[in-house]
Formats: sequence, structure tokens, C-alpha cells
Amino acid sequence: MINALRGMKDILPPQNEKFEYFIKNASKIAKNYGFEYVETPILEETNLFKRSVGESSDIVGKEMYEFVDKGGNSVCLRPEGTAGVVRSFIQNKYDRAGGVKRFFYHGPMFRYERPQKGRLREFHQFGVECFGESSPYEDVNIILMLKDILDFFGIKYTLKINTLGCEKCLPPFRENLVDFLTDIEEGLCDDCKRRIKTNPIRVFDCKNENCQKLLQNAPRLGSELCDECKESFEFVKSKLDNLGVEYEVDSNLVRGLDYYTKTAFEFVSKDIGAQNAVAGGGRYDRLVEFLGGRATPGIGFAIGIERLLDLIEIEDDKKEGYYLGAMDENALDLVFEIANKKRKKEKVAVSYGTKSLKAHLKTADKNGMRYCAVIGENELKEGKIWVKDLVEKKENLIDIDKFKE
RNA sequence: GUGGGUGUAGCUCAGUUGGUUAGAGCAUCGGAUUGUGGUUCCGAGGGCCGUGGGUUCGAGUCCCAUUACCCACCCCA
Repeated sequence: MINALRGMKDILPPQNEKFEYFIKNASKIAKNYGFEYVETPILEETNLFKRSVGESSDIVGKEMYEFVDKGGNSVCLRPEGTAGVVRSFIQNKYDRAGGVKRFFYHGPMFRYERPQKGRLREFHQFGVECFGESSPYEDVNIILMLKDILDFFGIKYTLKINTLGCEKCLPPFRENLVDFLTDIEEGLCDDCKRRIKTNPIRVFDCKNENCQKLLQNAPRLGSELCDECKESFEFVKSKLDNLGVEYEVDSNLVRGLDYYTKTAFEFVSKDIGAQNAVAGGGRYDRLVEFLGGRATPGIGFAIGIERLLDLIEIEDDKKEGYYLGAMDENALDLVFEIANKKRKKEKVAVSYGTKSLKAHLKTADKNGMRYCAVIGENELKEGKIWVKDLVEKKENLIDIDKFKE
């Protein structure tokens, strides 16, 4: 027997109905906010992710499905969605065109990690990206849209926000931090020692208690922000306050992808295991430039669809459609033919063998059909079909010609 | 990559200090006097007990290895 690869799941009923339901409604909300659907390739040049997500990130460092194709190119199954959309944005010269562009997308992402609750090797994201808008109004707008989506599905969450600084205030802060960390390096965990060189800001996200203790007197970005970043963060917070959106400022919130700047946010849930981030995002004002485009501010988010679906309850499906069956060998062909016609307008299931009326009713009921329509010896003689409404419990004989309409 | 847990019927699981034909519930199919469903009752089919070694007269049960899944660390959606 051949099984699906580790961490890769089939999406079967009823799960796939939730999936469709989510995509449909999330897309509608995104469209209401002026976003347009885009689809980018699942496979991209490896360098795209190295340059956008960042070599220091775990995603690039150890989680990429990377291989050499038959042409000798290093390619990679996308580990996240933003890089591809940005690449497309630049390739199609929207950066040159100017103005504001808003996109949304959804599809599979791949990361070579050990699976656990809420974490798969192939998983699906729904994401949005907005280009060319530097106003912090858009930060608020994006958070509101994400909130709208989660609220639509009745999900309980906590919104965490933080600011990550920009190219002006981040580098000097980073230097101070590295100096500080180097002094206390001895006491830090191995991961944090590594982080000093790779991405020092992430030490704040370390769950090691000892590390957190040592970090108590560490320089904090919050107090070293440049005026612009400070202003923009205050703006976002005040607007959220005005709108009555609850949030927590979490100065330890560090996004795992190198391209984020300024506003970063995450929606977390306590009901889905240790991997509690349902959605996350933030601003990436330098990314378009990094990837060779004309400097264009950007901001976006991504929702982990599987994680979100874990939190959605679906109402049990209503009975619908017709079940057709025969009780007489001679009616089988007729039933098959009727089903074919009836399907032009209605959902129809057909039973290919003869069964007792009782058995037909039972099957129709179990398959969630609204009507059970059967042709037996009697009906055959009269050119009629016996139809029972399984909900109203009413039954009657209908002319076959009429029924087919 | 590192820990911990679990593999017995399609699904959820029992299975005694090792003992002869491996069980239940759910699901499936059939039946409960002639063509009326969801409830009930009866019956049937369905198992290389994850895989490979070992101990033993005898292993689902004990030991070793291996593999898959789950959970957690790391990290992220």
C-alpha cells in the first residue's frame, strides 16, 4: 500500500466542504476590500525565497523542498505566498506603473518540518498583499479585513501587534542588541547563541526562561524607534482603539521572515495546540526593492487554512436532491435515463440494482437525499414514478414525463 | 534534527499473571410474513493483532530492532 507522504493530507469530505466554504467567503470579503485574485506558480526559483524570506530564517535554512530540475536549475516548492506575488508584481511591471495594487491568493505551501498538531508539510494559506500604499491606514485596513474574515467564521482569537522598526532605526538598535547579547552570551541557550549571529532580534521570542531572565535589561526596540516608526505604530494603535478592536502589544512578537518591517501582527487561538497562530502578517516596505523592483511599500497577511478550519464548526447539511431506484429489473434502464434528464436541474443519485422499497428508502435517507423516487412493477405499467418527500413524509405518483422536466 | 506516546475489523477501542476457535460498539449488507426510511430486534460478512527477529511447549500479550502515525521542542500559518 502506498501512503501519502509524511505531513501531507488528503482533503476529504466533510473537511473539503469547510475548505470550499472558507475560500468562497474569505474571497468575497477580500474583494469587498478591493483585492483581486492572483495565482502564482507553486514552483519557483530557489533564489526567490533566499532573497525574500531570508537565508537566516528557518524556512530557508532547513525547511525548503528544494531540488534541481532536469534543466539544472535549483527550484523550490513555495514555503509561503508573499515572495511569489511580489515576484509577479515586479515581473509584470506594476512597480513601474505606480499606484496601489491589491491582490489575494490561496493555495498549497510546503515546508519540510516535523508534523504536529496544526503543522503540516503541505498546508494551505489564504493571503493578501497590498502594494504601493505606505499610509498606516492600510495597516489598520488590513488588520480589519483579517478580523472581518475571522469574525465571519465565528472564530475566537487574540490579536497581537508589534512594530519591527525600519531600515533607519533597526540597524543601530540591532548593533546595540548584539553588543548586549555578546556580553551575556555565556548564559544563553544554544539557539540564542546562534541567533546572535543570524537574527538577534529573535532572542526575544525565545521560550527559555533563563534567556528571558537575562534579557530583562536588554535594549528594547520600542524605545529606540525612529520618529516615523513610532508615529506609525501609535497611529495604528489609536485607530484600533477608536474602532474598538481589542489587541495586545507583544514586544516579543517577531515574525519569522526577514522581510517584515514596522507593523507586525498575529491572530492566535488557544484552541488549536501549540502552533497557535491562525494568521500573521505585517508590513514589508523594502521587499519589492530587495527583489529588484522599484521601491514600493507593501503589507499583507496569510491565514493558515487548516488551522482555521480546525476552529470552524459546520452545520449538518440539509437534505437535498433526488434518489432514484428501481424495484423491477425492467425499470433499471428507465430509471437511469430519467436520472440523466433530471440532473440537468437537480442533484440526483441513482441506484443501479433492484432493491425492496424499504431498502431504497433507507439508502436515500442515509445519503441525505430529500426525495426518494422509485419505479416498480406497478409504476412501470402506468408510466408513473413514485416519489416520497422524506422530510414532509408526503408521497405521490407522478407521470414520468412530467417528472423528467 | 531531539524527546515522549500509540499501532488489534472500514472507524473508536477491549483483550486478565503468556494458554487453544481474537472480542465489543459504530458502520456495511441481509432479515423481522406481500411495496414505506431515521428508532428497535435478529443475523451475516469483514483481522498476516504495523513489519522483522528473539525468548517459550505455546506470543496480540514478554525482549530487541524497524517503520508509520500522534503530541511536544525548534520554528511558523
